[in-house]
Amino acid sequence: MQYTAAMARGDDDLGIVDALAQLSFAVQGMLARRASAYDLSMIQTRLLGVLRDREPTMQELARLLGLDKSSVSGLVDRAQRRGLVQRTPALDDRRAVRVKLTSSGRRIVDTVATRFSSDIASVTGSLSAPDTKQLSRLATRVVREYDGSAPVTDGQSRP
Amino acid sequence: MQYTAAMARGDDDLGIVDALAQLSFAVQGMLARRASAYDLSMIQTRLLGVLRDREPTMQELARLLGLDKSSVSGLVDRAQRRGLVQRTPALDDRRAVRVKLTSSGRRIVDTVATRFSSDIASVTGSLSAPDTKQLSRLATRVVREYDGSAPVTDGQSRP
DNA sequence: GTTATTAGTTCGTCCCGCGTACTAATGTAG
DNA sequence: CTACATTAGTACGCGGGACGAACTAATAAC
Repeated sequence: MQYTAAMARGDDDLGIVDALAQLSFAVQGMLARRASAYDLSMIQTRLLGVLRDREPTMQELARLLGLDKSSVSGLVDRAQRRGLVQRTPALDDRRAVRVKLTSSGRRIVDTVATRFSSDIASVTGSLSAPDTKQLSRLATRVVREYDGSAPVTDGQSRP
Repeated sequence: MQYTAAMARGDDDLGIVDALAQLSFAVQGMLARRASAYDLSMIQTRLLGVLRDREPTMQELARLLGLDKSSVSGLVDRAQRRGLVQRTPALDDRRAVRVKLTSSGRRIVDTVATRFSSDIASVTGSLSAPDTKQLSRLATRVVREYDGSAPVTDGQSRP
């Protein structure tokens, strides 16, 4: 018999493990839902998100997304086929290409980001302003702790 | 130039949107990492997790995971091939099957859950006990708000 | 008792990720 | 300057994963 922790807790608290786990699924679900309005998968959305303020080479993109470079080839292929990104030759290295958003891609990622923000606002709307601030701060501290201890992560996780 | 909100904020606060988004990626990353030790994808892990305290039919499983029933067929096929779950005929309905964990599947999902819990503990370790409690409570409230507002795509009209 | 609905599977199609093998350009000896 | 290694990117095969459409079998509804 387990779940003793849950039984010792009020129903207004899932416990830190389940609360964070379920919250992560909820947040990802909101983002996925907004992206799916444009037929964007999660990884396509992350790609566009990363490109909002960068024009990386395929190599850098692979590192930013935590993927193999061969995976990025196909990913960019499909995004390019849909007119969301474009490849341009790198100026200084004739082997390399730079990937950048098209205007259509930028418009879409901006829209998805805006709608996602309003989802977050909506779902935190029942919290008081100080509570929201507190949640934001605590979440930030956890993220920082994670970034500080986890080796392979990028930093730009959101579209 | 954007990001004015970030500039108006201290560096110890990403803002509620980015904080929750990045937190969700961090949490999912921890879970994915623990699961990958057993060559489990995220969806396979969710499958095992759902089965910890249930023996649903394929139909119910599809609803629980938010997948099409045809997707669940393949998912369970692969899990069964690896000896993680088994199909048993439902007692009351000869069309239906019930899916349950094998002992091997249970052992694995329990281990993954335990390790994931310790990851969460580690990453919230720098928070004081009251702060952790507060984070847990706030996250729970947000999750409840989400569950309460998110329509589960059913759209099925009852005649 | 015929018809409609429901539970599951199968199949074709696409996306996604990896590893391997390949080409082309750049670096590094000597 | 010529070899050789390294780096950037692509191509291809494989398997997992998700969907919708078409199908069988059992149940429910008329």
